[in-house]
Amino acid sequence: METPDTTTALGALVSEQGYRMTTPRRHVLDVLPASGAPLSVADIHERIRSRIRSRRVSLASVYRTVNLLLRLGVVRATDAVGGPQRFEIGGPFGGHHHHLICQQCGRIEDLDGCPLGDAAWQAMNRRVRRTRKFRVVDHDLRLLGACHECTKGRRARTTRR
Amino acid sequence: METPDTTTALGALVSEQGYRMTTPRRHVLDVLPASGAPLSVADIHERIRSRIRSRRVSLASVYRTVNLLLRLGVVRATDAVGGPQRFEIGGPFGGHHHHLICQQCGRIEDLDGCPLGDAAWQAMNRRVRRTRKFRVVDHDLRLLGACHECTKGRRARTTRR
DNA sequence: TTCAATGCAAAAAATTTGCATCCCA
DNA sequence: TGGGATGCAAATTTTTTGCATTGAA
Repeated sequence: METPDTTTALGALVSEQGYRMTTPRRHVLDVLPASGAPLSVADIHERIRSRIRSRRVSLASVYRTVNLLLRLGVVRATDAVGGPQRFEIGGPFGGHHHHLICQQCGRIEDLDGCPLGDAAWQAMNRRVRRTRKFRVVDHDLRLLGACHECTKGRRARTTRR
Repeated sequence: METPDTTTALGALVSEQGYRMTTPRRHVLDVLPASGAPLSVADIHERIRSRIRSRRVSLASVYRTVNLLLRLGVVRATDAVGGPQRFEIGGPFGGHHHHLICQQCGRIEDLDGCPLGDAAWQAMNRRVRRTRKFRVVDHDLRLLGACHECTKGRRARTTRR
């Protein structure tokens, strides 16, 4: 959850893998852990621009950085439910969490922790490995429903269409 | 799971909502329930073409049909992990299932049933509703890991990059 | 017969890539 | 200093839309 620490650790990881720590990469690693929800590449780019005066960071570099981080297993793509793909810090650096997705307005929020208990998780893992010849490494739970604003109040859709 | 029945029921639903049952719509409702994994619009279009001699179904119509079915709650988008968006029959018509996603090759397979027990599900639902002012309607679980072919054998990535 | 729905082509949105230049290690 | 990384612009890929025509009710 601590943003500065996470950023530092990720930066170290990128360096250790033999990649250079450049301006665009530093900013992506700065912006991504700070958000409480998955971000699109355009979101990341916008946030970087708003906190920089000096040099210009191109959209292409954000794409390239996100793809690099995907390859390194630092970032993962979460479901794009219309609109552009969204990304978040994943794996050991992400902090285990899941998503609340409002079916009305498309808003995505993080839900810390995991409603799937450890025992259930292990049992399921074993069962799947046995019956499907598939080794489960990680899981990702989406809770679909209606957010507070949409339940009463009526709220405009923020994504797509 | 029964494909013909599902297709018929969905066709009826589309008609009842006041929409016309046309050639492109019939074919999308025919192809989608028959697949054991979510399909991209291009996938659907390709499968339609391969089973038709007579008239031509345009890609645009497949997009329009999928969007209609999304609005009707018949279809839902899942698991765009790079590459185009993928769709499947959802809600009461889909049959409750989740997905196995191979992190090596990108393959997506259906996993019938739900490893999250009913009791756990209800408890989680209550907890989320209380602590987050969010009403959970549905859930979607992705199991990420390594498929059989990738574990041993080494297999090329089928999606993206 | 009527107007929703289609096919086609063009437009828009999202993402990737070629290449000359720049700058981190 | 050398080669990986960048910015820019052009190219691809994915999705949407305008419009004349078609066809389901």
